[in-house]
Amino acid sequence: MNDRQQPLLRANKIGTSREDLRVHNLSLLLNMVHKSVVISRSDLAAMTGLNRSTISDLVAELNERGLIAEIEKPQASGVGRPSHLVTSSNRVFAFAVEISTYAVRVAAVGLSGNVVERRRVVTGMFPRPEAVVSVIKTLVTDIRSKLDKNSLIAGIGISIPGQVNEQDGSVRLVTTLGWGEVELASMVTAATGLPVTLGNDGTISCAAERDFGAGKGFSDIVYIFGGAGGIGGGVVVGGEMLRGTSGFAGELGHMRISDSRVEDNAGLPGTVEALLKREDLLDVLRLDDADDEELRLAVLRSRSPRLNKLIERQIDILGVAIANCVNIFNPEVVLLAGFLSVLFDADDYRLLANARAGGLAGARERVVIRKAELGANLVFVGAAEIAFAGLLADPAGFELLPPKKFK
Amino acid sequence: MNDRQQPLLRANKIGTSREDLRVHNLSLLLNMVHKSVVISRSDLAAMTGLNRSTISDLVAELNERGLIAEIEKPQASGVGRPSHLVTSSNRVFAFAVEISTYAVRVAAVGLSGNVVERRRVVTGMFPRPEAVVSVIKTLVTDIRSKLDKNSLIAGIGISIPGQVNEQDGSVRLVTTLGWGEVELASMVTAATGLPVTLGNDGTISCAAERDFGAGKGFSDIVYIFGGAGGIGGGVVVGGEMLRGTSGFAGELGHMRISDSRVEDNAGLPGTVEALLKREDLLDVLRLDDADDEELRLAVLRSRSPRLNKLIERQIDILGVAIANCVNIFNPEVVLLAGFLSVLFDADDYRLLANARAGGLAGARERVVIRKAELGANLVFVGAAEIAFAGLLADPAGFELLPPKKFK
DNA sequence: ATCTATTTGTTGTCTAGGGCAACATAATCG
DNA sequence: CGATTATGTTGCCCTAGACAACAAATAGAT
Repeated sequence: MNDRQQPLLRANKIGTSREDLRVHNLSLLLNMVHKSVVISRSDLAAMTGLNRSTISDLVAELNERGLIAEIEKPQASGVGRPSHLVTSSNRVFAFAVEISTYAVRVAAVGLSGNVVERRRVVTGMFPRPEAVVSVIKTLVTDIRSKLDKNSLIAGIGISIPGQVNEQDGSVRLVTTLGWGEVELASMVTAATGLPVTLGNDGTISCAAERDFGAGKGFSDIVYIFGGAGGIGGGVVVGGEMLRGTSGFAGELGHMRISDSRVEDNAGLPGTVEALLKREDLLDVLRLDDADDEELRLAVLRSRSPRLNKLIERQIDILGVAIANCVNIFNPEVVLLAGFLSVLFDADDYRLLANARAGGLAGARERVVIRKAELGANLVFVGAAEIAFAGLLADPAGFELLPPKKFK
Repeated sequence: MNDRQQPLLRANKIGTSREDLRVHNLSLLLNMVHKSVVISRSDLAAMTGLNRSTISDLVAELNERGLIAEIEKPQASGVGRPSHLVTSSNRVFAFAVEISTYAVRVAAVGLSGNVVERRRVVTGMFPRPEAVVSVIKTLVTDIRSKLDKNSLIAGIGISIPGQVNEQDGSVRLVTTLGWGEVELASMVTAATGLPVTLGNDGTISCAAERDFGAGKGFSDIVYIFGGAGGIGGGVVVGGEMLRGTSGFAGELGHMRISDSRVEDNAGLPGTVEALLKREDLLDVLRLDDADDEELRLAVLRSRSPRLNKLIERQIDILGVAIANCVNIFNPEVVLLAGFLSVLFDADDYRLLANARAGGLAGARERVVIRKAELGANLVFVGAAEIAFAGLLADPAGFELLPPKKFK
């Protein structure tokens, strides 16, 4: 292996030729429109530094390709000719798939982040991959037939509650599903004829928060999620998702922070996930099942001594996890999602104090710790985001497909 | 605060205009030449995808600016006209400064990574910042007078064994020096008239390993360093150093992994640094002082039961730290430096087994764990690297200074 | 209502910079 | 020594963004 060429070859992807420049600028604009939902042309010019005429040209090209739309009524703010407003096209969709412990959910998500046509099928525990693919095929086909025939499909993004090799589109290990190595992307592509992108649920949710939720405007984010299946995470570094070599990065829940022998879902002892369990809260509250909002209410209402003690213990653990992340990543903001946001509400003072105590002087000073924002649609938006990624990166070269299948 | 504009404004720095394209390509080539030390024009063309004629043009511009040199005797490899070899200029230097517990070291480092004119002054424990600045001034001035008068100076890069705010060039906290908040960059600039860049020692060493050492060719690296002053680290994500919001990122030594109450140098309990001390090895070996090579020899020779036990304990701790990093970053390679490389030599089998045991299936599979390569000059090379950063990013716009001071 | 100042969109022209083809050059190979 | 091959060089082309002039659409002043 020529280890001299390796890292340098990667560099040229940034764009060396004039055509790359065009691609880059189209991508830049489409991303801005996408994330802002609506934005004026003059704002686009100001933010990119590009000339008005160039913006006109680029916007026209994106418009021709059906990726954006210009709103008729111009913006009436301040002196001067009002600027045209640009918005994401309402014709472009991606299918977002969430595979969770015992159900598969599918939705169509528009380029502007609007979620339409939600479907859900209960698969039962430990479904076979083939069964899941079949469900996905059915739901996608169904939704596809409901979409306007002028629509354009970017592809399918699938959220996996486990380890995913993003490069080859294979699932590596999902303990909660009982899956080992599964070539899921190619299976779903074969079934639907659409390009498929897989992503870890933590990474996906984090991306959604970054683009449309509590992480908007930040470029260095640590996202920690607590669900029934364990503790997941995602990290944004310099605006980009932390992926690692194969896409396994960001497993904050499996960070070992204690000498405890208690094991997490992956069999690792003393990790955040091993020590911080949603079930423990449910047990103390004598709840069989509850979503996060019910859990939040129950916690805020009850406050029995046993609960208080548990919450203190959980907050202390979460505090250590946050402090470690702060020392390692020096982020602008730490977002807490799922039942971790319940802990935040239960005693934010103790949580912040704890997180600060373990952080180094420099890094802990400016970091903001807050709850995540996006609720039920979070995973859909994030999953669509990874399906849109190719389109957003190269608006001119990415091929969109019609809603009905040809062949 | 307009949180909509924030992240988007950052995006345009990547390069939107045609001039940015030129800057980008010049930077790309200079970086390639810099890291390869010598490289042929045809390789440059192949790796960047740029046309031969464009490479000619760009190389000519870099040559005119005195940043590179073309080697006369052409490369005689294979059929066809031999390609011109390009190398970094031997006229361009940066001053590398290492501030450590009781000494200051300064060297001039060439753009090709050659270290010349080393100097060292013992400052004693807990020197005042003003004293250190004075030493730096003296040494830099001295070296400056020794350099060829055709030389060009890029600036000063300073390695700090503590927390550094890279954005404003201030030191935040260095417990081993007894420093709190120090505006070091501006002080040294005032004393020398040269632009100054500060960096954390772990980050700097990691950058050096990435560019010229054991990390060459990898784009996702975790670097862990063990020294007398504690455990430091650095992380490379997608070829770029992990910096965080203010440059505090990468403090792997202060990651808490145990319930232990033992505190590290920053007063944090149960961290890697708290549990993994070089002194402990020295104590067991009854050594007062030893550099890493002496330590390595002593460890490999002795193997007393007490030492074995200590090493096992240390390896177990290091294994947890590595596993955590693997789960969080999914790197291609983990580099161990300082006395941690001694642990690797003492029992690499146990270390690898330990690191694997704590890693998740996907991430741990392909990761390589190895010793760092660069020795005595490591910090110099890395410190020079941060001084060269501006030049490498914008070869045409960065102003180089003559060796002698004018005024 | 009308005029002015201000901001934005549009149009045509300019230009920088990378691509390309043709040719020159310098090596290896038969 | 010619054929082949890879590379450097030269001149021309083309694309994409900059720029200037003008048109359009608003707010505010009179």
